[in-house]
Amino acid sequence: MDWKFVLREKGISPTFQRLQIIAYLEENRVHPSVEMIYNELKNLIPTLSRTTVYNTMKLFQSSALVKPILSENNEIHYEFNMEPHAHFECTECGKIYDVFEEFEFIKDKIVDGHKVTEHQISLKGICSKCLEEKNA
Amino acid sequence: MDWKFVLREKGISPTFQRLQIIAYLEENRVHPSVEMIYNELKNLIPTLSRTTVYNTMKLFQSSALVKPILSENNEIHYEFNMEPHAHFECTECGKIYDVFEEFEFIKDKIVDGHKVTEHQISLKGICSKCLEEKNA
DNA sequence: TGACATGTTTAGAATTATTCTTAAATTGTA
DNA sequence: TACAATTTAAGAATAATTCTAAACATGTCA
Repeated sequence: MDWKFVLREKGISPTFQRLQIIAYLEENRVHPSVEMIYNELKNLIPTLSRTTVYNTMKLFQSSALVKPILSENNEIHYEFNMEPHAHFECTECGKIYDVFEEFEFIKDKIVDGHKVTEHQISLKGICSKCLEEKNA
Repeated sequence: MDWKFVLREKGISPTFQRLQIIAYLEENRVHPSVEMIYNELKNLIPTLSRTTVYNTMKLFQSSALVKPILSENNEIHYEFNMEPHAHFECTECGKIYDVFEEFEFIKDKIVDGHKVTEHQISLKGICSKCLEEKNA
């Protein structure tokens, strides 16, 4: 994937740090927190500062490259966002899965007089793995 | 509403502070942050401490009396939530509205092998007020 | 290319948010 | 009312986030 091009398209200058962060997000769809991103990448970029990660995530968020989501214990994690899709968070193990199944989407609808331009669906429950373990 | 009874039902002892907080949440559906709740109620309960608000919200959250939601600037706000319903956050004025219109709900469905027990839908766009102002 | 202007990163300080701690107060129960 | 258990309060401690200013990098244009 040509992240340089993607960032330029969004008017974001493609610095080394930003490129590493976006590549990390794309390759590891684990919905990391700022701290997780910082810890993973400081091996690769020893001078990396937390501030840069904060700034970058804010920048990416305002360009809709990422979306913040709340984890079970109210921590902010980021997903690398492309398609409109839902999340499934397991109440047993805490893992957050992407769900690509399409639901009744409502983009551009008018709801209670408000014009919808974005939407997000969050699901919670027990994931397939934990279900298996319970039944074992 | 008999909040004493509601709290007792959930196994939460109905202290003065908790009753005031739940009453505040129910009367003012503004999706407040901890800070907002603290500031609103310290007039009523001059000795109120932030810790109590934090503890209470955590307690209410684990009893599903409230749900945390992320505001536009990634702050944690709480909604007094009972019914499954959606949110609409205006990207112009930042207000968060409740939307009670029913969508295709998926409770207890199996999605990608995961068993869904809770769900939440978040909408964003331009609210009716801001739409009016734009057209004016 | 070289020098400038602009934008970005860094590191640590500052601030803000959240949790922890412990003593005092409150609550439920008998 | 008295007792045990729970809850609250206040501030200290910690964690998360933002701010600041200096150094660095990048793109532009002569």
